[in-house]
Amino acid sequence: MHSPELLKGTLQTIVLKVLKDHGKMYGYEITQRVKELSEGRILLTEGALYPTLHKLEAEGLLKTEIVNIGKRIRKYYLLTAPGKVIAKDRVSEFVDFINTMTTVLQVKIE
Amino acid sequence: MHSPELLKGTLQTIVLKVLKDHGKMYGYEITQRVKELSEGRILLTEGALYPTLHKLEAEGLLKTEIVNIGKRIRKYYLLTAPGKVIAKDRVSEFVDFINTMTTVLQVKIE
DNA sequence: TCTTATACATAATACTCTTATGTATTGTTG
DNA sequence: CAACAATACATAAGAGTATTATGTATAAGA
Repeated sequence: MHSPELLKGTLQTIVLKVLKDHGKMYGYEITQRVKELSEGRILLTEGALYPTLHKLEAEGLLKTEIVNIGKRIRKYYLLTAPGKVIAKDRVSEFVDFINTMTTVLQVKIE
Repeated sequence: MHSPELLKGTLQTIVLKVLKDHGKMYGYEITQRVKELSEGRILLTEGALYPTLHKLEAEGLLKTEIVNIGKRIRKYYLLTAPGKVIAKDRVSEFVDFINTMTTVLQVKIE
């Protein structure tokens, strides 16, 4: 796991992009997918994830579908049309940021 | 300028690396150098920079040399021996973070 | 049966940065 | 030469984002 400070500001981007690539997902599933994709390096905490999902939903970037699995509730999140646009923008913005940072830090990626 | 949230957690890394590459520098000079290197995309604010410099100094990663330029004070910052080690570590950590993020976000840099 | 994993959620706290403010000197331009 | 911009330091209030702690509850495995 990296210094968790670096993750700040990237959580929304991660959530939006993972939903874009994997479609309908629920909170816990997102934490597991990100853990898997990052080979255990990014562990999303629930205290950060759920408020972020609620915020993105309130902004109209995500919508939800509630499903009952036995007696347990499962809340699926999907990108809305504006959400898809923003997802793309956020990823572009992140790539730009990385390009700027690699110049400033004089490092080469890959 | 990017979304400033992305910058969070990277300020110490930027300061340490710029000092490593350019040697003795004073606060205002650091803001200008970073602005130049990033082609105006990263604008360090004084409210963030000075507390960071003071903190790094308190941690023993930086030391200072005060010079009088006419009637104006100029405070130069330099890396200490531990500071050089940490500078390297922070940059490595950042590169690792980028590699992880590019995998999670499925993007290619450059 | 006990522990772990699944699955949601909120609250207190910590950390980092922005914005606003303050002080003062030096250089530039109309 | 007066006014403004740039240089140069610094702190404080506030905002934003995440961590840690806590709470509730079901399902699966040893």
